[in-house]
Amino acid sequence: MSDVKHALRTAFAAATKHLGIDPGEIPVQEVPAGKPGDYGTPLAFALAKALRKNPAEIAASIVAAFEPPEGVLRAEAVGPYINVFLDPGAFVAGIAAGAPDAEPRDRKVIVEHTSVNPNKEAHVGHLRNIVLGDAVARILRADGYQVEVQNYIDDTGRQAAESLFAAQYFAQTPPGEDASEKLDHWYGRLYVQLGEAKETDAEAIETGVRDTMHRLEAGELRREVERIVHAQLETFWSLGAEYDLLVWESDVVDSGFLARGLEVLEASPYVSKPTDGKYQGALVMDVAEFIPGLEESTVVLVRSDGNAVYVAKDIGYHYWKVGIFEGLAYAPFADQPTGSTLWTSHPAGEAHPVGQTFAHGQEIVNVIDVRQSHPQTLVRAALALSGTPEGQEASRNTKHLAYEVVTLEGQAMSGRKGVTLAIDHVLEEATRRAAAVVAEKNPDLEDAETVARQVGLGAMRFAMLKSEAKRIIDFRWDQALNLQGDSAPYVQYAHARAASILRAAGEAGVDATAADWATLGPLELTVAQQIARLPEVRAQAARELAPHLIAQYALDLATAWNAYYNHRGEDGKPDTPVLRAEPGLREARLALVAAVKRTLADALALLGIDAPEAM
RNA sequence: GCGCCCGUAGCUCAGUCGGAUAGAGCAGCCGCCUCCUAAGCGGCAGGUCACAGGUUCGAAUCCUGUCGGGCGCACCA
Repeated sequence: MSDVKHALRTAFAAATKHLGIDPGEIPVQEVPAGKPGDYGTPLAFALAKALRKNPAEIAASIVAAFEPPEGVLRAEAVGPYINVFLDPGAFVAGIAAGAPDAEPRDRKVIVEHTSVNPNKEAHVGHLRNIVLGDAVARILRADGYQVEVQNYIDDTGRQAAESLFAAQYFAQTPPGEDASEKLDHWYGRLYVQLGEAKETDAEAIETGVRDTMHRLEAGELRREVERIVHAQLETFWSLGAEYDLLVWESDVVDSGFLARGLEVLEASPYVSKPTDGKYQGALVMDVAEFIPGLEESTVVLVRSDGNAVYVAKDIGYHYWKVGIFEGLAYAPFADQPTGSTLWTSHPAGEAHPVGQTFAHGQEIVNVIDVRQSHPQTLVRAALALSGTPEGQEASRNTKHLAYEVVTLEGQAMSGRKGVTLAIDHVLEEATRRAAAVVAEKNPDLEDAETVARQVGLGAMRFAMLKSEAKRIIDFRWDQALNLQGDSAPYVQYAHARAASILRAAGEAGVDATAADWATLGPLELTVAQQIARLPEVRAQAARELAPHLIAQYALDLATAWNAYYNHRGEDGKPDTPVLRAEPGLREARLALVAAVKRTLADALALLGIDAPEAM
């Protein structure tokens, strides 16, 4: 909510007082193009019933009592709507001064994302998870939260075991650091081959995989899994994602989180160990009160053979995340591209390196695909059943950001069958395509390689973020790597244009200090109104965990700016030059351009997309 | 069978928690660089907002039902 909108709410409320009725929350919105005024409210509709008068009459009487706040010229009743006219100069001057950062919240959010099985290269299905999680983390941080990002490593699962056993089965030696094929790709290939070999040698393979799972649980293969994780991290980093902590499933189990979580749950009246019937010998939880409408509300936590199911581990992990118990130890794992240290849970680590706990999240965001909705609900139910006040609170504050799958040219992807598209390949191709366009459009560009990477990666990230998470994305090369239209390059180009003007202004020695704001008009105002929206859009995106709102906003602002840039007067000639404008007007427009550039860059940054100075 | 999600232009999607003539991009057609980057801009054409009821001054948006599509519901992970 911009300051002006806020001031208008107050002013409308005051102007409504004489009617003797509480209008409640007053909506203030941008006036549609073609209607008189700049901001307006449909407030009169809401009052019409109680006052038993027609809305237009009410609007007129509110207008009569309206005292314009600073920067607002006057109000006018447009039928039942009450619209106000802004002073363009004052408004743009306010925008040029910049928007304040969000208030720090002193509230910690743990965002869990990526969590790719450590047995193969990441593909475009994972790409959506990584980019979505990374964008949400950035947005929450910008909205004032303290954010920590965790990446869960399922190192005791079947998939890791299959890949590691495949090397043994095919008597292959994993490549070293300097090999031409990345280690994660290498294992991914063998993983698929093992799947094929199962058709003829199922029993031997099953025995080998089981044996490997035991070795994984015993920690014997940790070093090799770490090498795979390092290889995967190269991909994640190249996308611009970084993490605070890796949490290994084996460490979660070794730290006793599974056992302690079950202990907590056993005290709950909803958890029992039936001595007869279908669930004899198992530990089960009744979730009927938490998930209404289930035919079968009994969930098994520990099988009658004594083995815990997967969700039980996840429950233990979440009890730790929200601070019901402690116990992980940590060690540094890697230095990340921007210089931050990535930590990992580790059996031989220390409890509180640099005073960090990595737990005690007051809000939990789990970026996991929609097919995991059921187990996620079980985790939330288990938090509520913990019998602790933290658990109750945590259950409410744990959010599952459920995103839909990515299909490949209409086909479901399958890591098992090798029907995938590796992120590394897509990024390479995206950069190649961007480089070709750069070479064509701007052959003299310095740092063409860097720009090509920024544009190619930007296009990829934007393609994953511009629609709602619940929308299925069908990955198609020409759409995902689109460099025009509704895309990151469109926004980046708008930014580069603004940068270009500011660069030329700097060379000409023009700066914004001599601005004559009174020379500005409705064209500048329209752009400035778009700029003013970012803080409220950002707040909404944070509230709803919806990066697509930022992407759509960035497109809107770029469109408004491009339209302004290309605007022509009635004579058909450009009428919005900046540097060629009269002194005073020139400086005022320049200040607007600076605000456009800054805001475009800010919006892109929330999506993890770089804004090149030239392209 | 039960639960969740989706159905808006030929295609891919927005649609400001119920408001003003339903907006973009791609595809099609027509224009715009003696002017700060044409990866751009302007225009034309294209929609019974799946369907039927209901609530409301007002519904793409809320409620109910129907149809169509996707996903989930194991002592799997």
